[in-house]
Amino acid sequence: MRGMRDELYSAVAKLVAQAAGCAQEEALTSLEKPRGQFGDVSSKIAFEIAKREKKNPVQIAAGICAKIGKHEWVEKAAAAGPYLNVLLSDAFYAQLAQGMAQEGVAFGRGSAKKGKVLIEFPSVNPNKPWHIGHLRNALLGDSVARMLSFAGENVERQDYIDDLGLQVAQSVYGFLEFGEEDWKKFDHMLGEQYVKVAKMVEDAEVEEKVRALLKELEGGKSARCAQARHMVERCVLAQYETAYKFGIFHDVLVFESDIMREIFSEGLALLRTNSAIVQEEGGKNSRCLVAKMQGEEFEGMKSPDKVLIRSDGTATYTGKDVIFQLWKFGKLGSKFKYAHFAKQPNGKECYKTSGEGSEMHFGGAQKVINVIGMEQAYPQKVIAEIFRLMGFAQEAENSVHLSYEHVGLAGGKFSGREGSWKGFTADELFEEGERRAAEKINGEMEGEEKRKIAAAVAAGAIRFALVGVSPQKKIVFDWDKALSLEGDSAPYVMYAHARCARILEKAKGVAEKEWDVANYSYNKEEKELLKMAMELPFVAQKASAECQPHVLCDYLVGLASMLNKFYNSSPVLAADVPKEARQARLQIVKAAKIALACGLGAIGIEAIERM
RNA sequence: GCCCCUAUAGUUUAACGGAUAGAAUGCUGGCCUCCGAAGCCGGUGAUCUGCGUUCGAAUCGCAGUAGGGGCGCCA
Repeated sequence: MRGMRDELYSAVAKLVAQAAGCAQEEALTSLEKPRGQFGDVSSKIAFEIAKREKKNPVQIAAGICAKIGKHEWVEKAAAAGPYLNVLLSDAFYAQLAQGMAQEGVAFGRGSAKKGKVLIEFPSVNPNKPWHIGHLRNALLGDSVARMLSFAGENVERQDYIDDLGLQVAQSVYGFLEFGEEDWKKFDHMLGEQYVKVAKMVEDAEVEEKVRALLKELEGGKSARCAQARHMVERCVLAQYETAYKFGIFHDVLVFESDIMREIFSEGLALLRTNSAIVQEEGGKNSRCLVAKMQGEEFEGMKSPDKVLIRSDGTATYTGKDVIFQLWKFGKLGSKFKYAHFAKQPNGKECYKTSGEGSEMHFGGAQKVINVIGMEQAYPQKVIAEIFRLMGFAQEAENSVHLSYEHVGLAGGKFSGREGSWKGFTADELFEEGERRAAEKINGEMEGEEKRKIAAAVAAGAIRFALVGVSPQKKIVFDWDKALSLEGDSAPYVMYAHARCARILEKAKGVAEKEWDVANYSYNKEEKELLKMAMELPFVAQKASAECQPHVLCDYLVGLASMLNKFYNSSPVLAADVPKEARQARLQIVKAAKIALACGLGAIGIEAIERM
């Protein structure tokens, strides 16, 4: 779909190219949406030409301006210093409004792309409830996945479940010891038990038992293995109940135990064929399989070599990760078997790797995005580097570490062991959000409708608070900021959307075909709103290409702000509004509503009709 | 020792090397006999320091300062 923005820009580029005597390509890249009140489209082509011909850009701009040809969309062109500013005509806005009001849910969507993008998140240990920090990862992953889908990519959402780690072994030990305790949710119960066990393992005797249990779990054969797997799956199901409240979904879970059973040995054999991956026979990494990192970036490090297989024959995280990444890119012949895991509220089935089941289409992607904390930058880099050493340069290039900073508490960090997550779980945050939203909801609403709206507002507000800022910024958790219902927030955008919905609802008497008006003279707010709405496809494309949901959030706040300004300055249904203005404005409201709804949908915030 | 991230109004933040650094919040003064005030309009107030590159720097380079993280056979 080619939006009006593209059409406009290429039309203007043509005019500029003809007037300036340059390539249309160059004219197009010189165009931008100016910030302030400098016209509607501006070109900085004069700078380029001035550089090339060593002349004064101001004069060049004036010269180009004088030669700009006529176009029905262009009201006039004006030179402001070295800039060339184009003002758009009412004819353009009329066509824009008409075109946009006819758009549907697909407005701004990219055309279907070939290949597959795999995104993994949030890979939380299956022995505790998600806290706010986990939620940032999950919402970032989900938002990026949605943006990529919106941009036309074929996206596969994976979650990696570490069912063989020391943490999980401790939890299994605790669960077998304490049994099923009385808690509202299974993950919360395990989290509590884990805090207890973490204290108990300070006793050497208990620690010994946990070690033995871990070894047993890795063996994968005993009855306790099945019990452990069952506990882990129940925990993930409980965690996902939380995820669903926030609109976070997955396609497939990959369990570490299945990685070890199904693909590990083939992956290891493949690694061993590479000359940079060596079996050390002396030195501090004696008897380990080591990836020898070389190149400038690794110079000066205390120890650039990365152990993949320990001297006792077990694999390190990085070792497993490289092999898993090989599988993600379809480099291994070994296949997982899959079974049903859960039916999600979005209607989609979520699968899991399993000892029993059937082969499916998962994996084998052209691009892999791993949503992992900043602190793991080095091991992620090592994985990409090993890919390069193996001759998978393209795959190394397409291995994206989508890194983010953690959410902290004013007093310090979250610790599963110490239980500092208590009081800050995703569930508690959501409940508090619902409570605050419900307080503000329009008095006419009751019961189920009210509950649904409060949930949508809470989920939107929290998502916005966690993905609305650059992932590289640390967040110090604050209840009021995370649950803000006004200003820079999802509810602000949702409110603008609900306003549009109400206007259109009340205007049902006016048939849509009457909205088109000839020779209407658009006011400033109407123009600004339409221009901004037109930008959605462009912004969504940019945000998804850069994996930056905050770019889209920022845009949506701007668009909502324009709608509110328009709303305040340009009444639609008031008695004294001339018929023609009412019709034109209804069309604008429809256009704005579509852009708001599509933009919100692209990052996973529900565009509700009332609130 | 080496590497990575961060530094913008009191606070939280945005800004493909481009025009007057944009918002939010706070404080402050206005706007509902209402198309929804979860809103709108006005006032207040910011690029860590120095040097450089450039017609032009919050943005790029170098050198600092401050905070965080990493360079484990840990997880």
